[in-house]
Amino acid sequence: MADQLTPRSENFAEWYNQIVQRADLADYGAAKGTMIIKPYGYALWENIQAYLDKRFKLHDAKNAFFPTFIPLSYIQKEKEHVEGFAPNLWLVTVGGGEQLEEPYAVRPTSETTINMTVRDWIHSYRDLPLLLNLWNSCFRYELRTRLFLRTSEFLWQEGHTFHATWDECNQYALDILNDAYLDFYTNAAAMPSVAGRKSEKEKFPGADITYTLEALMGDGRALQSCTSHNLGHNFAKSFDIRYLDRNNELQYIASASWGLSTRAIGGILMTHGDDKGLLMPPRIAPTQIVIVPILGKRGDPAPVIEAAKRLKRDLSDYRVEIDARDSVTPGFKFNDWEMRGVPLRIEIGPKDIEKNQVVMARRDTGEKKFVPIANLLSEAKQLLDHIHDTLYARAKKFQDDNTFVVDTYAEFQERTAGEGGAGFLMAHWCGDRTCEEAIQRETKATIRCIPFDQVQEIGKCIRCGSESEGRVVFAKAY
RNA sequence: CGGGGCGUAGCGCAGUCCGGUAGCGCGCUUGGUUUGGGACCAAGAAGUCGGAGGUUCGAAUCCUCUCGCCCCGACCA
Repeated sequence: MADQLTPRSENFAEWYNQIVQRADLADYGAAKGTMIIKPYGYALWENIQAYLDKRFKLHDAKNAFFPTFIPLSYIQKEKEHVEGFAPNLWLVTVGGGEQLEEPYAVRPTSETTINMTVRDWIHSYRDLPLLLNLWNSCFRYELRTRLFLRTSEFLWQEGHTFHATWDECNQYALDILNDAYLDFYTNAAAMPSVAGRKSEKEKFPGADITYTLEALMGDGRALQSCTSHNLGHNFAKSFDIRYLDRNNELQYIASASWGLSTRAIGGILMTHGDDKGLLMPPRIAPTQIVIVPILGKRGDPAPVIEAAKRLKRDLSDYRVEIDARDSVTPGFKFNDWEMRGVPLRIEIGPKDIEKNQVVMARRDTGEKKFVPIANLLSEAKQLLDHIHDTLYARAKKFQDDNTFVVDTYAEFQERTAGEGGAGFLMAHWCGDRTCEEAIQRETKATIRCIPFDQVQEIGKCIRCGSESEGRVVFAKAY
């Protein structure tokens, strides 16, 4: 009997650490805070990439690559930006054994180097919009790390787009949030979220507006699942990026940046996993279907393996794996693949071959049924779709059940007391930063976002009692 | 950066108090019996005890220094 996984309810953090390593998603790198993404974890990332890349391209963004090393002086050009990233910056001070004249920052994000470059690419309104996206890694010094959620180097995409007007820029930032990120989380990752904008305190350093999707994890903590920033004219002014408009007048461009990181993987794990292990959302699961051949008593294994291979061929629309290991029993394989979160399992043994059928088992409900081989493909498609829908509905119900309307600070403090997450707390806030900071200090909860679907209602700020026009989403966050 | 914990075989650990030639479980290899929900038997392979210095006839164990990682808090995607 293999070691049992720590139950989620008992110790969520421990459950998470165990599952990431046991399912062979990732491991710790040699340098502190770094992460080795193993093939199974990387396959998930590749599926995420493929889904998003297609959506970015539908919005005409083009992929490019920019250098990892950024002259420190670039980083220092935008005031809020440098202040925001200073604590997390890695610096390269030696090259080839020689002290460098000017240290290089190892990119914490590429706004500065992109802006320094595209100022030479943009001269006319005819050069706009300029829509770039980078798939790369970035580096932020971290003291306290967790695989996928916070590491010193992580993978992500960073989109950088340049527009003629603030409004067009803003619309693009919103389009990416909705048509790429929200679409991905809803239709691929089966993760519900709350869309909105960040408070002044929480927004990206150097942005006019930061848009976000906030998801609720299984322990009641919120996870910022992606961000899309309208940087307005801030970087244009710091980097002097101007173009001649139709009236032959110089105008500052407006820019946006938008990103989603391997943190999304952490979100997927923490949203869908259970005490048996992971539960991969079917559309991006590295392995969507696993076939476990059952080798009968003293029988010849060859016909069963052959039958399994035929099934795999018939299911070529999907990512299918045959587990033909002869060193472990079928029971072990069932538990193993359930731990790895493969959404659909097919069992085939001698008895099934006689009857022209297979057994299909759902990872989400545990339900098993016999399926005639004639219906294999249609049944698999239907089940995978159902699993996706079930995962989404389950997570949505969890989010709804853990969203609380809070009207008094006493209740707010009660709900945020203790170690665990507090769910989403819908509370009135006056809009003042000092109140926001006091609430964080006193309860560890932060404003996750001001939701787009905020209901206009007059109320009193949860902390100071001043007038408020609507509720915002508070939570303890990752 | 503060507090705590841990470095002994691939993984998880015991051994450290009280010094005496390195041990257990899992995994791995080989052979055999098994196989529809975490199989069993037998035989094997595998460790500079995180590193450096010291004490000692003798150090995983005692002393000094050091390095690393994990967990918990403040900051962040």
